[in-house]
Amino acid sequence: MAEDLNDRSRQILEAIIEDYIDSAEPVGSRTVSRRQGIGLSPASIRNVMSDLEEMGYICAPHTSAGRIPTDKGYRYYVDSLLHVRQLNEEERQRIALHYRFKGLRVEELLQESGKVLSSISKYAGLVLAPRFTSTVFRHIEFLKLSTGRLLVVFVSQSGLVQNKVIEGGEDLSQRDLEKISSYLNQTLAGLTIAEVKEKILEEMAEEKALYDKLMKRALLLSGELLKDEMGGELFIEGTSNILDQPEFADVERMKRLFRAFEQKSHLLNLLDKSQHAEGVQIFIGNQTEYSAIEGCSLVTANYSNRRGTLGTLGVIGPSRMPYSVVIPIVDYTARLVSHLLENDTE
Amino acid sequence: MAEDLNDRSRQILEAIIEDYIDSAEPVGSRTVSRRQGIGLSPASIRNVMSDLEEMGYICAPHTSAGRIPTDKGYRYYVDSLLHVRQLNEEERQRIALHYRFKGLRVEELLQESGKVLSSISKYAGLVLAPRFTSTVFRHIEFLKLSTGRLLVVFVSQSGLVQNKVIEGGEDLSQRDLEKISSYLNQTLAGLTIAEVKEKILEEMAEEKALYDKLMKRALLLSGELLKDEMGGELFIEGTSNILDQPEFADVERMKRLFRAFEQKSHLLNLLDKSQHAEGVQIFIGNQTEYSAIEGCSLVTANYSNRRGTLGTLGVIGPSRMPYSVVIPIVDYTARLVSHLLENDTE
DNA sequence: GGTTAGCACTCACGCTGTGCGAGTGCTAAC
DNA sequence: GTTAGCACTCGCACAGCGTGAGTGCTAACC
Repeated sequence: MAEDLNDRSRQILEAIIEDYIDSAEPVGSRTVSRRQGIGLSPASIRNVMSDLEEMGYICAPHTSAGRIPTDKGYRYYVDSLLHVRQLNEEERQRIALHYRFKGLRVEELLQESGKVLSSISKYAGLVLAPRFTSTVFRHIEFLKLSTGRLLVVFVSQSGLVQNKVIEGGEDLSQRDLEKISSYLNQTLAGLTIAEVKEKILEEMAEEKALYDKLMKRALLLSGELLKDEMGGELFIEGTSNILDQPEFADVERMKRLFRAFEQKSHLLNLLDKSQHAEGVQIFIGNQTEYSAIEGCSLVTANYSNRRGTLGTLGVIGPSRMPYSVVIPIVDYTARLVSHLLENDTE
Repeated sequence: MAEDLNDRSRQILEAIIEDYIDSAEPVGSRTVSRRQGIGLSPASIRNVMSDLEEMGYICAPHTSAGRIPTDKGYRYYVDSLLHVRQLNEEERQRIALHYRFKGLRVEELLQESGKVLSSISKYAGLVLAPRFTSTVFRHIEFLKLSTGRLLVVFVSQSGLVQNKVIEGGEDLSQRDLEKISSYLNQTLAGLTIAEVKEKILEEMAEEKALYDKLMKRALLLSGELLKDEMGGELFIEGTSNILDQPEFADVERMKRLFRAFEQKSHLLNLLDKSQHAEGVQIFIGNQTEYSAIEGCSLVTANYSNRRGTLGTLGVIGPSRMPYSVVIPIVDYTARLVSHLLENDTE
């Protein structure tokens, strides 16, 4: 990894990768030598290519074919060779246009973002909805369902609505529930869910609320509610775009990928990893140790509000992806979403 | 269509279709003659097959291949030849098992149903969530978002939560909104959304609420809210199952299908059509005049509560589908979902 | 010593011809 | 009306072959 390449090798590796990104065909020494700015004969280039192959940056699918980049090659390219160009005004407009409709619910906003990402990048768009714990408490409502089950509706400051059913609210009347709601609404307003959790545990420990059976009940209920993780839904949009990629002519491979899209859990894990990182993250192929997305790469970025990271969005496509285009798209979209959610929150 | 077949033709058509459903290979006269219960030589069968082809029930993909059913053939089979067998206890259990978890939200229940349908049938499962108008009003809540936008949260009797953002609540304080909520909650409890609509229009016409500025405002808001159709979300689960079908080795065809899954609108239309029908409905291939699902069939059934149809669920797969198995699965699942939602509503 | 022309070699790919087998339609005999 | 027989069709798998792209190696060149 740490081994570094001389100028010529870098230039040739770059040429190979960029050509391959364009053509999806193995690229040979002739093709590289014809390229602008490389004043070398095919034979010399062959020598360099041979070195690059030995070092694992490129490989030949078979003896008499050109070379294609390996995951390691892409990694090097992305880390050291890539010039990310900025989006021009027109491109920004094209993205922003998708958000022109007012009155979008947060869920719709996120889903729309997935569509934007997929339609602009021509790959599949991913959007991980905010983990509930990172949102700010706004409102809670308890409703009794007939069979002794309790429907709880949460609303976050940004207008994200989540609901959940819990068992065992039998002995509470709707009136009691209203009291509990309004108590919680007053006490918890403006805290993040993480803080809410803390506060509830605290109060429960102090048993300070014991004097009032109802308030005690309220705490118990809230504790129950926050027990397991909520939210963190993953939207995947534009999966059919991926079908246009020549690398997925292989049906087996496509099946694996689509199963991964359906399962979501592994992708969720992957996106979760990038939650704590800054800026645009790039996962390449098998380096993720997740075989279903072999040959694929993820480009992700977090969106956030003043309080910190809310969620992650990005693009998944073949590793042979024009990173210099996709990266600024993901970056800009993440900023835009952050901005839109910020505005909501006031 | 109305033309009827004699006993022998029917028997042979049935044999061809059932064989083809099993094998996915064109079936020839020899194969049919070997079949139990048909005491005829290949030659005689060829004669009948020739007739069937002329009538459009079967066709030959090329000269020297066996015959495969046409859409018309499947239609006849489904309408006149099919013996639907009932599920045995074990199969019912296998479906019911998926619903054993308590505390499912309605959305989860519906999504789970899609998964059940897909995993049991090995095709893709479809679930159309209740149209909001067919649900019973339970609760409404207005929350002011910072930028003069209003978040409205609806809850239906069965615990289905929907939310929406509307513009133009600038001049109302949160206190006003609470009053409006509680007014609406009292007035509208127990009505279906359709009835709510009616009632609101009625009251607006009478201008009976005019004496109270707030109540007038409440009506206006509700009118705004109900203006456009909400709900009716379509869940599609297990799409990757379809990739296992030999008919989708053709990548082009698969692309079309997956694009249809993504668009949803056409499928939505199709399912909507079956909303008003009783029992299990079967749409076959191109008879739906929707080319993306050429070669596919839908088996659907409505789920409902005491008040009537709520939504539709079903399975989409290749027309070459074991209808005798899929139909009872869809039927039973629809009943089960109806039952589960009924229980909620009390 | 780096660079390059030349050359032998490899191998995927597309084309063609061939044999096989499945299946058909027709005809004539039962 | 049924069926055995037969000639015919056609998709498919397979083998053989030429082509072209690309390689690695070597020896000459600057």
